[in-house]
Amino acid sequence: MVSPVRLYNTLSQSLEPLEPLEPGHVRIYLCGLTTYDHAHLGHARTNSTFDVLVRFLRARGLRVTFVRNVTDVDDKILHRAAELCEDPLTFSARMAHVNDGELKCVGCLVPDHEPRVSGHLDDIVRLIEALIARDAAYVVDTGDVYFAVRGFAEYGKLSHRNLDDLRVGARVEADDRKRDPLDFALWKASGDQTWGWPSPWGRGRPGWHIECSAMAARYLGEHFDIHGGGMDLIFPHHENEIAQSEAVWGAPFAKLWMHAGFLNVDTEKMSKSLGNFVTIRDVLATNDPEAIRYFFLGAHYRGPIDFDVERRGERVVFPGLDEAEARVDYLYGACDALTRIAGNAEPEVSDVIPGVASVIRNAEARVLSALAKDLNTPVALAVLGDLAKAANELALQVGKLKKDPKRYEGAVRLAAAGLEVFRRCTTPLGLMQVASDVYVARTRGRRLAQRGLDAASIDAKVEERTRARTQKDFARSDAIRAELTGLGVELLDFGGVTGWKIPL
RNA sequence: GGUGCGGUAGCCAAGCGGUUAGGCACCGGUUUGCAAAACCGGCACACGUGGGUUCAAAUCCCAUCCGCACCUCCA
Repeated sequence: MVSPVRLYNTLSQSLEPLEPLEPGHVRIYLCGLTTYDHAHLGHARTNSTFDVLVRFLRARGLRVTFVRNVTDVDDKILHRAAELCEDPLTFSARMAHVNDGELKCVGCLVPDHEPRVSGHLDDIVRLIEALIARDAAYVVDTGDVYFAVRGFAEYGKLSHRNLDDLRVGARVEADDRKRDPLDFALWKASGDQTWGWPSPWGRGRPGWHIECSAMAARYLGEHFDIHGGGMDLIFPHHENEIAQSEAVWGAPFAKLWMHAGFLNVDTEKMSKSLGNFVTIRDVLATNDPEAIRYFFLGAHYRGPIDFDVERRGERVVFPGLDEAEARVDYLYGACDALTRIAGNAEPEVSDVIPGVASVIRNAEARVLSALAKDLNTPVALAVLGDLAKAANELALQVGKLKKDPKRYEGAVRLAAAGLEVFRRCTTPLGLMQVASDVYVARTRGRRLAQRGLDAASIDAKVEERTRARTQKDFARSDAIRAELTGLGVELLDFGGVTGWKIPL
């Protein structure tokens, strides 16, 4: 029997069993990016977290509707577009496309819906009208519309603060148009000259928070299962979403609120304002996208992750990513070993090598049960490590079984079964989604380029060494290896064949 | 001032009341012409500090120190 899925709910500050409102169908809304710049690793972490959630739930056999919005209307976009002398919507559409590619690159599935603010002005305006009609919001003479925070008794229930606490340390600017300093804009008047849309209150743009309520309701309904984002969205963004949504629809908005922890650099949060952010794109010059994902999954999603940046002379290296990438190398290597053994054999968990068979038999259940415990990805990765070790063990033993055809056949089928289990274990994690030769080719290409090496000249050296070895000229052979080692190339002698790789 | 998150062996990181996950590094071994890779074994009987509860605490309670974040836009 499978264990229930338990997830941490920011609202209740405790683990809760996932009980979809519609049995068998989980509806998830994730706050996506504001499209004015490249996605940084913090975005990658949050998105990877929710990607694992979606993949995992699907692997459990649940139907998932996953919505991730695109904030394509925002002041930052307006300013950036102005700098670039580009139309703001054209600019944000372009950046949305870039960001999509960046997230896809780190293994995130394309959401079922990616609604944009610019395509949902009607929904937004209608929602604001409904809020005004209920006296939950008010229009000021400049044409702005504010949500009246005091009218929503439960304001603060997500971030666990109350209005008075907020006021004491609040750095909110005095604004006499607002009834309460914490009231937030639903609609911002933009004047005739600047970017905006017509509305009953004049030309303007929606405030940041209202879009999510409108778009979540459009694609998931006014009440749905899981709403997520980074921890920095708890207040005020998600708090405000709850206020405006529940004020108008009168029922709980999202049932479960999940928040991913920060990615820190030198223990400080990676953020645009601190200027310490590293984009996904930056990292791709030195590391494989799978390394990024593996790196994130190595820690629980709610805790902080420290991202190290080290300068070695001219080069910038990311030690955490290097370590992760070495592990990904190891996993692909183990898979590759299985592939070579398995051929087209029918998968079967044969007990020819009991220790190996037992790891293969239990791996998937172990991964799924780890993920069921509030997405315990570190434990899931440990299972992957066990699986890889078992695969290598199998590769080591299989040769010895050759003289016993029946047992050899069993080992071959076990390898095929191992491959299948590998796939079942890595799919919910979004890891190892390409064939190992694809991975090896792309990492090798990148590492060669990084070191200014080319494969042909390495192959030539290797051939020369092989000739020396056949003539038992070990002094020459070792000299060549030392030379290559100095360049960062590692030689691997398998019987008479010599391969090479460039380790991290 | 308020509200959260975190402090686990050299490093990263699970565990959150009772059989010490895992990884990196390091040290032996198998293997190899020598290496590498792979495998086997050793690795640390660690849990910020001080009290308390309990037969039993890294895990619960109280106090306290340190780091970070949020309360303005931020994933």
